[in-house]
Amino acid sequence: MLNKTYNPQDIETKWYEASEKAGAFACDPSSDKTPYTIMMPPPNVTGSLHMGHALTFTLQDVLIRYNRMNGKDALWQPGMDHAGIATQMVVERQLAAKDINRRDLGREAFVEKIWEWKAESGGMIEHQQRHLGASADWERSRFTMDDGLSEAVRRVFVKLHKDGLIYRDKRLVNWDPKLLTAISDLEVEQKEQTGKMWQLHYPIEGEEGRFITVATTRPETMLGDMAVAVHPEDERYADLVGKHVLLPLVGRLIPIVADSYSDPEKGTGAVKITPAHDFNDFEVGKRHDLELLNIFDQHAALNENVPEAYQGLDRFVAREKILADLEALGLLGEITDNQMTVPHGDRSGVVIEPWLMDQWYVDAAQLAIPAIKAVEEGRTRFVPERWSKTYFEWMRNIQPWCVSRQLWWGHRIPAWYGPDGTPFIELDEATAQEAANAHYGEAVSLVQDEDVLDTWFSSALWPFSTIGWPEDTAELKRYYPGDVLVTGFDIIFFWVARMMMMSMHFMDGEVPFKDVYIHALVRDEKGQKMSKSKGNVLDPLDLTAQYGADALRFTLTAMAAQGRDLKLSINRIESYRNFATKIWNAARFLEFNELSGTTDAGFDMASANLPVNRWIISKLGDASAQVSAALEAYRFNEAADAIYQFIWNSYCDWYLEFIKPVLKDSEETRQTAVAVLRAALHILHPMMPFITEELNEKIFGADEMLITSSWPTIPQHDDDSQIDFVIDVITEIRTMRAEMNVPLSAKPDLLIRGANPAQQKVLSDMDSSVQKLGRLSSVVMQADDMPKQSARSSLGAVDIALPLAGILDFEAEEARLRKEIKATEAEIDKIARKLGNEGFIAKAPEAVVEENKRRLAEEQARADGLTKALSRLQSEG
RNA sequence: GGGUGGUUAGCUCAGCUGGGAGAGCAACUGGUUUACACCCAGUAGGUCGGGGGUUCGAGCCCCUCACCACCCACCA
Repeated sequence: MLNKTYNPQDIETKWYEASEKAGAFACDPSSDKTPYTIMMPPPNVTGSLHMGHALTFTLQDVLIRYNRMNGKDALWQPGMDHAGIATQMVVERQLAAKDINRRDLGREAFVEKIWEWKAESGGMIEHQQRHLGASADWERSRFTMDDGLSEAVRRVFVKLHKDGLIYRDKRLVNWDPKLLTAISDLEVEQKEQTGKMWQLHYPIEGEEGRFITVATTRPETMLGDMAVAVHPEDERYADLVGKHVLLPLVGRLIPIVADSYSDPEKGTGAVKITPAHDFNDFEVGKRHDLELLNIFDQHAALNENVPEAYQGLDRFVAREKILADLEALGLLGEITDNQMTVPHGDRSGVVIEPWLMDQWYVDAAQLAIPAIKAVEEGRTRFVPERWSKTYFEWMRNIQPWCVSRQLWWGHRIPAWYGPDGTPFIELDEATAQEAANAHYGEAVSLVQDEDVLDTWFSSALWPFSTIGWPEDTAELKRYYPGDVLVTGFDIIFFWVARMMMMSMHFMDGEVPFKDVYIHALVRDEKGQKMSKSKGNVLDPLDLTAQYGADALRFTLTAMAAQGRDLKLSINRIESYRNFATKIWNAARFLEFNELSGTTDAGFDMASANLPVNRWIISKLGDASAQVSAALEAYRFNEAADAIYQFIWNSYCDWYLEFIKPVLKDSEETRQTAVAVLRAALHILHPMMPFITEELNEKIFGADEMLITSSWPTIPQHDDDSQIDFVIDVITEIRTMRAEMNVPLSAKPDLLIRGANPAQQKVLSDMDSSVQKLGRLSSVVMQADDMPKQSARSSLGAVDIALPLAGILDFEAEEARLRKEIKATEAEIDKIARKLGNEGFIAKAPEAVVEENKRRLAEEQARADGLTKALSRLQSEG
């Protein structure tokens, strides 16, 4: 016997383990089925499951399970990302607690520590994914730093270098002075701040008492100034161009140059140029051949290139001292508040400094060309389509990608330097050594590049590196390209774009995935980002513990339509938990009626004759088709709605209620009740894997798990004749009702659950089938003999029963009917009151006729309009 | 500065190519009748942000205004 309510905790683990043990998660490269591939975005090895993960993995799992059931050989390729900076920080923090610094430890020992940490604590997220029901092929799980993937990374690096698409360059980078590494543009977060803008007066050389005034938000950079720029057409400064200023505090003579970068409208129209510490100034410096003077060390403290008084000072300390010193000299001008955005490291949170150094760059603009084309040509399709605009926007303006990081955790750059600094980029040290020896004509000692690669470099290879590349494996042939990539819009640039670029280059121009489904990000119910500091984090595992994984999964699926933000609320989850309970109880109902264990093996739904059975089967067919269509179009919410409404409204509210009186006697009905619910469990399974497995076994005694079973085939009934019949009957009923002066609102529950004998009589006449409904007039006659109240109820029920019997879309028909009735009721009431009567009067039919005439006229007008439009179109050709 | 999305019931949101406005929750009324109160039956609630246009017909297309988000770039 089933318990009274569904208790998810009792069964989830059991079914998950059973499915995995049965090998249901594994793909089968030797199978002759069509492959279906989803590359799971690898979560960070440091990660733990948050709501965003829960959403993305649920949607992927729904697709995987659905396709698996539809005869595909499904590969959901899981794995984890080594997450360079994030992981290094975690381990550093742990060591710091023991008062150990990574530098004391040394590189090798530190990296060893990280591997140890990974072995112990890394990958917690996989367990959490399992709780959620993720049916990934865990046996094939990959790690971005495992041997195979590391090999792929080296290959790619070397090849890109040989192709001239990776190069070393001395440029300004975004330097994170806390993490002591360069970061890419994407890892810089612009933060809105109120800062100050200071005006500085620079004395003009040879013109005693004359100054040029510049404005800056970073006064400390003035120590690195190499020029002052004014606009070539700015008359205020025309006579100064070519002259020099004496840089205060430093005493360096620097030129005043004309450059259109300077905007006469902004500030004072004169701008200080610090080529080594500002991206724009760097460009100006190039044009005017200015020296690049680096004034910071790696911690962004001032270095030996500044006057001794400032050396070693932190940039912000130096700022104050410089301002004070300038003020003392009378060279400090106006100070104003200034609204500005300041670049911060997205990991460290500190202010980023543009810093001049050698780094490795990927020529992204070149790689982007085929990647853009692939999307333009629709070989890869974004869903929703508008995200392709975002993709194009970025790809068409893409900057060189700085891929080197001054970290220890990551893929070491395969570059070795000879004694004179010549780099040898090869797959391994031995090959580099050979190349170097050949180059120098003698054996030399090489030093490997200290840096590692950006984490995203290795994840960019994910679509092919995980299935064997660079080896030409069977998996690579079979599962590449993937069918769909499912991810959030926040990593379109970081990841999607880069996978596109790398895949196009290394997979002979074949796209990595056919579709990219971009889903929302999960927010709390107020639309706030979930964060620990706000205390609004909903932990998916807490929720699965409380409401069940199925309820959480279904909630996320049903809410997946939302544009950018998915505002998750508890009461939504509750309502889908209730849905699980509802199904549970429908199953209990079958059990009570001794239908549990009944198999439908010998029962063919197509053979059903009773209208009520034909009707529910037809509704089931609709639901199945809707779910399929919706999932294939990534309209997850529609899939969830369709099966929800079928089970709750059609099956539970109507069908089960309606068959109660006949269930004992009608074997066909018993079989149908079972067959339909079983099929519904199949359809629901991708969204609610656990409860469906449990009921499939407990109630239906199925041997085969749903996860390995096939999507149900529902017979289609040809029902046109029935529809005509029903329409006739409905018309008749309406007339009779009016003749009998009964109120028109329906209370079907009174009848269906019928209490009094007269009602039960009506029901028993009706329930057995459409043939009996043919004796409609007798039913109505009986109703006529009943007390008023009963008659009303009976008629209400008949209204509902008829379309049911006719396998019509009775809900829509019913809604229409009720609306119509309501309108006429008001009309009738009015007349009744005029005549001094209570309730309804015999004139009702006329009112109904009038109303119908009016509606007919409306319809006619509409039809005329259509005809008119049509003929106009025709005449226009 | 460039771009994207949003504005539909009290709340959170669906509404796919233009053809009689929907769901969940909340509210209200009635109901424990042999699956389910995590329930059933029913009711109420909308100038689809404002204005203009196209069309026989607009929540949907075009123009415009307002407000709210987000992304990118930059800021002397």
